[in-house]
Amino acid sequence: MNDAVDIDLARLRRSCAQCSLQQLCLPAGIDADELVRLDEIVRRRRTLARGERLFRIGDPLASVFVARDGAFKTVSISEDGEEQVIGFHLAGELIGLDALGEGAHRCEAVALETANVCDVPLDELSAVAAQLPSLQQQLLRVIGHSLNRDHDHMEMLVRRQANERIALFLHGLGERYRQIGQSPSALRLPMSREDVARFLGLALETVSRGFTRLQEDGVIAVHGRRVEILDLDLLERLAHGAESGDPKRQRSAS
Amino acid sequence: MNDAVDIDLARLRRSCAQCSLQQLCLPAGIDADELVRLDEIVRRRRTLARGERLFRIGDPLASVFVARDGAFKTVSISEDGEEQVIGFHLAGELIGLDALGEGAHRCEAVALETANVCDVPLDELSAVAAQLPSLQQQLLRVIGHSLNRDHDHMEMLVRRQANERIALFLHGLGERYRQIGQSPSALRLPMSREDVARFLGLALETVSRGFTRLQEDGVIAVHGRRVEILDLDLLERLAHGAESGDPKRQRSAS
DNA sequence: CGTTCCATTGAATTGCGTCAATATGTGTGG
DNA sequence: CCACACATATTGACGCAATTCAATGGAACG
Repeated sequence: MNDAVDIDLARLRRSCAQCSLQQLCLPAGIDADELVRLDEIVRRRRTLARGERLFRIGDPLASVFVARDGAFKTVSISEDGEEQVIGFHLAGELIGLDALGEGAHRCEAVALETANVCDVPLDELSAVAAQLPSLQQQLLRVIGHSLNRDHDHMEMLVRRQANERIALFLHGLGERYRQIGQSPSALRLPMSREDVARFLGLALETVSRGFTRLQEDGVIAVHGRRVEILDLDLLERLAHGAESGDPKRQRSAS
Repeated sequence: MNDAVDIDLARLRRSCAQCSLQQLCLPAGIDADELVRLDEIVRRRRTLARGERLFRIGDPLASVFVARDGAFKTVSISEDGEEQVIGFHLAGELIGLDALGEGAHRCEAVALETANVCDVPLDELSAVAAQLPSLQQQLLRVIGHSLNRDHDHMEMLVRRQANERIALFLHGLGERYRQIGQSPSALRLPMSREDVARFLGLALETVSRGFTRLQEDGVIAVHGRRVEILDLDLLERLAHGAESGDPKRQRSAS
């Protein structure tokens, strides 16, 4: 008898208005009735299992995606068949912008764990954005954040020592978890050491050794993919080039 | 007496409709009367001398810029004061997107030689784009190209040998020059070896040695900042991981 | 309880960074 | 036009950080 009610409830629960990511995702800064219009085009939502692909290299650009939960990696394949990890995508982050330039994807997006995504048809999004300046602005802002993450990534890769990159990686990941309301210090890494290595431009053994070293210095505690940040201050200093030769750092903030 | 005519001519010559970059820049795919509207907001054009900055870190985002000629680098400054070269920008390429995320620039844009730029106020651009779907689409495409260049850059930095990166860099630069109608093989590098090094994540001595090596192998001819690509095929193969131990490569395309 | 995948640890090699000297080029003023 | 100084580029020698190869350890799965 209350089928209709059930459907409405289910529908509502999955709407942008109810989404925990509202303030991070496209709806940010949009008022209630505008939200309805955005919500109408964000109908399709998909669940992906670990290892499933959201899109593949060469797929034409149809939609951009927003991770609701779970995590993705985007990888490009070099001519010798090696995977390069271009980026990791957590909840609230846009996926699929790599096809904006040519209209076809240059990367594949792989779910690192069970994940939900919103599928946002790009042409409809553009149409609505054209009528809602605040949405257009927010779209550019979200694209900008994606650009910023790429730049952070490049800065990691350019002339930083292995241990610095690893510290920077863990610290940045913690920050991103904080933003989506999860613990910034008790991390469960959704990606393998190999993924981390291919992201940081290191050999996987080097990543492993880096984790061990950080643990020995009391900065983090590692249990497989569970990483706890014990000394955020020190982690930050290591990320910014301080050499760790001694568990007790003398140069405190004066 | 013909002052008015002179001004109109000068004005016209600098308009988007007359610009040699038309098909690469924002106007691509826009029809004539739409072009007029775009042209109206792209009034300010600036000339910068070598070393001048288009914007600095922290500057609020007001405009995006398009290089008309000349070249720029965008650099970020790490906490220890070192410059990181985030990207190089040739004619037709958008500069200033780094501020989209936070509304303030994270990089500085430095002219590598005397350069002209179009200054496009972003709020006016958004307003016009909202009314011209083709312009909005083109804006996204140009942003996408910028993203693609960043990804190419990252792929250079991740687990590639020094010589590979250098070959890839030269090859990519040639391609970009080709796109703007210049010779793809007779290059005059607008940037110093140090800039190249900070872009590729190498020591400047390593870059120098790489150039020398490529010259010894007959791939390029180097005269200071003049670089001529002699064997494009081989350069490409070196860029994709082929080891150069011998000037004569035996493994040809079967 | 075994099999498979993933992570850690060790030992040997090497590519690249660092330091240092020299060479080449570029712009300035005499 | 040359001489000078200064910036930029090349080349050499050496050491070390990170890769590679290889083996072991541990967790997750059926």
